[in-house]
Amino acid sequence: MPLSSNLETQSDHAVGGRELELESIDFFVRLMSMLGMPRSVGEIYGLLYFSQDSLPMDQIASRLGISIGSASQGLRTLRALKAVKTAYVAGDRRDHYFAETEFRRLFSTFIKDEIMPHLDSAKERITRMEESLPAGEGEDLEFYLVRIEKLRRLTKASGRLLPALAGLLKL
Amino acid sequence: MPLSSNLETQSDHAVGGRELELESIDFFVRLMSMLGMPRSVGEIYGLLYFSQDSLPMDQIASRLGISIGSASQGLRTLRALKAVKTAYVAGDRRDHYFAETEFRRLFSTFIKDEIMPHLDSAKERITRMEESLPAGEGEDLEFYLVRIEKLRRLTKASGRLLPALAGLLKL
DNA sequence: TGCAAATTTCATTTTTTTTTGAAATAAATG
DNA sequence: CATTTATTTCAAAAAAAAATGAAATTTGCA
Repeated sequence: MPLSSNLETQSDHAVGGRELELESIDFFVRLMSMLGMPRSVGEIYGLLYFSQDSLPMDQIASRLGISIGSASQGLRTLRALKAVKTAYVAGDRRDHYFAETEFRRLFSTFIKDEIMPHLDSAKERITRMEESLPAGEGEDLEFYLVRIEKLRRLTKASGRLLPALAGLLKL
Repeated sequence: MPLSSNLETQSDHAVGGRELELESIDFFVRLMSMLGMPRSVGEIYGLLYFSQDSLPMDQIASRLGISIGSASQGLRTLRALKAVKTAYVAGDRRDHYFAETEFRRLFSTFIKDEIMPHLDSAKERITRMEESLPAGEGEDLEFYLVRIEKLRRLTKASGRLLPALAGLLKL
């Protein structure tokens, strides 16, 4: 049954309110873009979030009107974030995707993968700052030391707060 | 004394380690870009962060090698974030800028101005979702209601956590 | 194994964002 | 108040990010 067209897709199973779906896509496009994710990633997640059955990539692409290239990349991103999972569907060799809806886990992965690495390199950069302090100049030195210390405190605090944040998310 | 050139600028007062300055710019360009701010905004803040004396716009632009248009826009953004302030300098009609270094205040403004409005509109969108629930379909209804409720919890939790976050930042 | 379906990759195109630079505006000085 | 200096604004250019689509690769099936 390779005749899977848009039309068939739409009548496949409970098309649970196209309007709802559009609102969902809108919602997650904005949320994801706040997290610096491209539009397509938000679209895909938004579509899956209110989908009762899991969907194969080609259906995701055609329902959203995006290319399979975008769909592939978007799904890769979402998989990396653990924001989607795959389900096996009998008699279909395609991967079927569904949304992981536990936001707590989702944000925790995001923080670990997208934020913490930056924090680590920030620490290195601060160390380099201290090394490049203008030698001598005793008078001004204090000023620079204080500012550097502030940066160090900022990165320390962020490193502790951000991971804790996901835990606090009692959803 | 209108002869304010690059050269004069650099020898004006303690050029406290060009290297340090570059590291600082690098640091804040990355940090700001994580917050979705353009490069120029990070550059300006990074320059001011380790500057002992406040700087007029044209000097900021020429030191960074950016246009005065960029400098003007970047400073507007930073002013809106309360990340820079202006100081009067005797006998100079130009505004002189310096960095606000209390990150707690800075993030608090950022959250209030850049995040909370999105959260507000998210709430409206959730309400619209409920209104566009596919009527009837009792069986599936439960599914949609649960997902909508999750979104509501997410926005509620974010609305409480994010403002608290800046407060927790004991720097 | 060989084939066809599914997916990934990536050079190119499109779209979006940022920067520039010059004109318009505003502000201060003589 | 005319002029010079400083700043803002905004259309156009440049740069960056994302999407496309077709070729390459992978995968499962006969």
